[in-house]
Amino acid sequence: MDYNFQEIEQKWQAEWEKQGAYHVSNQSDKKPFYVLDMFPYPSGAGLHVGHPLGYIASDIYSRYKRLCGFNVLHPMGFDSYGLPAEQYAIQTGQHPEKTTMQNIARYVEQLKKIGFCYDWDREVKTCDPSFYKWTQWAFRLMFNSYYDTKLQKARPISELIAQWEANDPTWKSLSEKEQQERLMNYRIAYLSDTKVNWCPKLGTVLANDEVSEGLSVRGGYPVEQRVMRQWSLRVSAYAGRLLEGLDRIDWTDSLKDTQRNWIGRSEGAEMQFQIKGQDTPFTIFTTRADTVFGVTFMVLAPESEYVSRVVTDAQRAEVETYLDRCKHRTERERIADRKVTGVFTGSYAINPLTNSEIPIYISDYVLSGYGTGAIMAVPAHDSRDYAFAKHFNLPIIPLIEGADVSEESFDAKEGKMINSGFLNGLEVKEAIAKMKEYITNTGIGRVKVNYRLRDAIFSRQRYWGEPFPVYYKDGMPYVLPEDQLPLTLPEVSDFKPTEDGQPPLGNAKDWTYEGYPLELCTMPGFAGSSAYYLRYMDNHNDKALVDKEVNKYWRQVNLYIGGTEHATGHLIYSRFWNKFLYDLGYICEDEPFQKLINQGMIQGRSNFVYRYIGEGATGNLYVSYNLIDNPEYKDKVQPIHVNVNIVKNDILNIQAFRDWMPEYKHAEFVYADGTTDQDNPYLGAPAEKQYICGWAIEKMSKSMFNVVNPDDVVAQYGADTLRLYEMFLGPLEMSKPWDTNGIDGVHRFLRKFWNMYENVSNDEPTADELKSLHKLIKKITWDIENFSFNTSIPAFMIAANELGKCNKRAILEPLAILIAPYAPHIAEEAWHRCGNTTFVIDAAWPVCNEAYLEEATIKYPIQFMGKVKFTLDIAKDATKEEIEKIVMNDEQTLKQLAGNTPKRVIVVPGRIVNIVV
RNA sequence: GCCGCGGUGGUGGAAUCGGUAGACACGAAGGACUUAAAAUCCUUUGGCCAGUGAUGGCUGUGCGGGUUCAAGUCCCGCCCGCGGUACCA
Repeated sequence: MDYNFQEIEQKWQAEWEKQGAYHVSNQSDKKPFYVLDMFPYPSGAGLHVGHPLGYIASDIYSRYKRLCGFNVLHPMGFDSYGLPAEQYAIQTGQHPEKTTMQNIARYVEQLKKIGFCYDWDREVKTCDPSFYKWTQWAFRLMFNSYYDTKLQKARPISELIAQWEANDPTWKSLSEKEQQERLMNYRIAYLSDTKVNWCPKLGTVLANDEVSEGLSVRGGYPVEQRVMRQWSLRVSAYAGRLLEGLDRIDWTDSLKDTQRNWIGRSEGAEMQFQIKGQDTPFTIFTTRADTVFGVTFMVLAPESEYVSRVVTDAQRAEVETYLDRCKHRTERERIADRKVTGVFTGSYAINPLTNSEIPIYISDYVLSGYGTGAIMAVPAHDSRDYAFAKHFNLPIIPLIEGADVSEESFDAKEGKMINSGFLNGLEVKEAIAKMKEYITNTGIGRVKVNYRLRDAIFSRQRYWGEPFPVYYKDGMPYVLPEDQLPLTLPEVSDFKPTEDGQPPLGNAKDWTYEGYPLELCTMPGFAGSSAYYLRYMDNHNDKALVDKEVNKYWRQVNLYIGGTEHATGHLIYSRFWNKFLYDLGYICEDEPFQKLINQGMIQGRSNFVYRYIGEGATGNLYVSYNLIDNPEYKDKVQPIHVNVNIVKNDILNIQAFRDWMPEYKHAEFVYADGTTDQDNPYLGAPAEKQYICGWAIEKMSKSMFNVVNPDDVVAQYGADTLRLYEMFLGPLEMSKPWDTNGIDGVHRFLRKFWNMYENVSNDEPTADELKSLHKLIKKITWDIENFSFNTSIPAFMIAANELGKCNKRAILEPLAILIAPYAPHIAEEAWHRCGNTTFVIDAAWPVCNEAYLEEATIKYPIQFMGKVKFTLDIAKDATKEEIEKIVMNDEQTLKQLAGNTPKRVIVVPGRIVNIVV
């Protein structure tokens, strides 16, 4: 009987739905396990084969855990607010909600076809008011909270007010507006004038992680710096905890490193420098306190508040010209053009150790947002200061013995100090410590830890996002009462900004609360994705984000699978958001994602045809790839992307190519053998009569005609083949091109597998058959637990080969269970064919039964490359020499040396290969 | 520049604790079946050398060293590729 995958898959998908097979309850005696995929943004293009890669992996793991007897939460939802839907709305006038809902429907349909075991009852959409009620709720909570630096956690701001009421007489004397202004400096969600990344083309501000090399990540438009009044989240308060928390979670080293880098902890010192002729000093930050003796000038960031204090009248005009220039440079220009620029302020500072007078400059190589926006420059030991000193002819004093600073600075933190007073002779590291001690004792400065992580800018001047639950009274923001949530997104007459430059919500009618104007900005994309994993636990609850008892049951995401591109965005924000909710007692775990796996990207594999453009070219002749380096065609062909769906194993379907686009209707070909016969059949043509396409690995995109739709693969091969094949492509974490060249092999295997279940018998299995099965059980269990899904498929193939025509129930039943996580449809049908009328969702993974495995391995010792592994006893206290002796001797000696403590020794005939001591 | 990851046949990739490198699949070649093709099945397939043959020998995991009875795997020094980040003092 043929393997009719379409029939099987439709049948079981319908059956699962009918039975509610994947419905997950919050009440269960079973142990909980939470497996989560990063939810997608539903784009208009639909899913391509790259998207399901991580979903398949998490689905395998979920199904495995379920088979092992866990209650597995495995939900899916949609990150459905975002720029593309809005851009589309501006272009077409279609409401973003409409297109978003259409896209979601399409995504759901595509996902269901692949046979995922999601509990669709728990689906969430970030643009749904019942969902964003809780996004607004959290924002409101952040507005009403502050970060207590002593307790190192968030507390209700009412506690701070109570403290001031009790201890701070000035508090009561302040007007309400003044009180609100003071509180704004403490709120975790706060409004302030901030230097922001403004993208004129997108008409909105962007967070730091949404900008890369001076261009917007979405769209690639230039970004400039601008000061605007914006909402921000005080993420920086959590920098220390975000860093330290990484040590307690099971993420890959590379991802942790990316986050550590982004958080950017650096230990240094803040130091005060007096300004000549002024009373108040200014403060700088340095990690090289040891180099104070070599400071020959100071530099301020152009935006530094110190600037106005130190500019002399004589220099004012020049400074203002420079500041004006800095203001108009975009981030990108600044990065691209690294020429040394700067201007002298006219003032001098006093080096607190040498008492010498040093000039104060302004330069944009100093950043206002980091440290204090002011530095002490040590040209001998910092390459940037060096370049500046050379440009302005400032003195360079070497501080480390043997350092040659005539051509470049010596930046390494090693060597012995010279020219440094009481530090002379010390190693750099000792000198840093000694100087820190000195400045602390003398009060010149203090030890300080600085973080690179900035507060997250939370306003977006866009329409398609969560409205802020905020209204303005007397120019100050207030949050809506909790019972007024959700504040639903209003209809607008136009999705573009208003005539006078207000965000699109300015076009909404009656956008007020009790007569007060409501906030016109909306929240950024990461708002909705920062706590969605908590909402899945209890998505129908309208009293709380998640019920406390329910949260206590599921606790946190045990396994999170998604791409690395969220390392410095979503994965920072949601950790912050989670810690905040944890501080206030709403949830019970302070890290959201216990284990995280990054799946690689699937790139496109483009195909090309080569149009002949040499002498006498008609523009209609295409040369086979194998010939393009021949002298007659070399440099006379032009590669053209061809739709990969009309190419199979790099062989062009000629008829389909001619039908593809009108311009190819009369295409003629030079085939692999160099001939140009006209009526050449595509399939079945001998190899030399085919047209071979070239290929390249590129991003999967419509314009390169290399997008492969999973629906097409499912229609042609079935969901089980797609699932198996995506896993078979290579290790999960690795990026790899989509290449259908091997898919037939996997499909063939499934057909073979299917045939084993033709006539299931009750015969007793042979020892060899049991051995094959147990080897497989061990292998598949190891693979799944170690996320090594790609190596399971060969194991299945080998077992199927070894089992041959074995049709015994005792083998086939466990075999169906083993393959169920990977290929659930065929497994269900196979299980059914073994005589089990319904699939046993809770069937124990055979390996869970330790005794079963133990017995099996004793009875049929697992072989190693065809040779038996000996298990022998060796004395626990055997010395290295004795062991070496054993190594040199034969198996017989080994047996004689056997003692009381069992230790494993692996033997290859005539040679011992491994001793476990 | 800095940080992280990787480099294995014609291709994707195996090798899980340092233990017979190249599993499995694709592709290719040959064969069976067939009027023919598709499908299916069987054999061969890292390179070089010897042999009619079964087989044997040498070589081989980016390059150069080292540790070890044993190295794709560990250590040191390079080269190349990918990803992240970038005036962060």
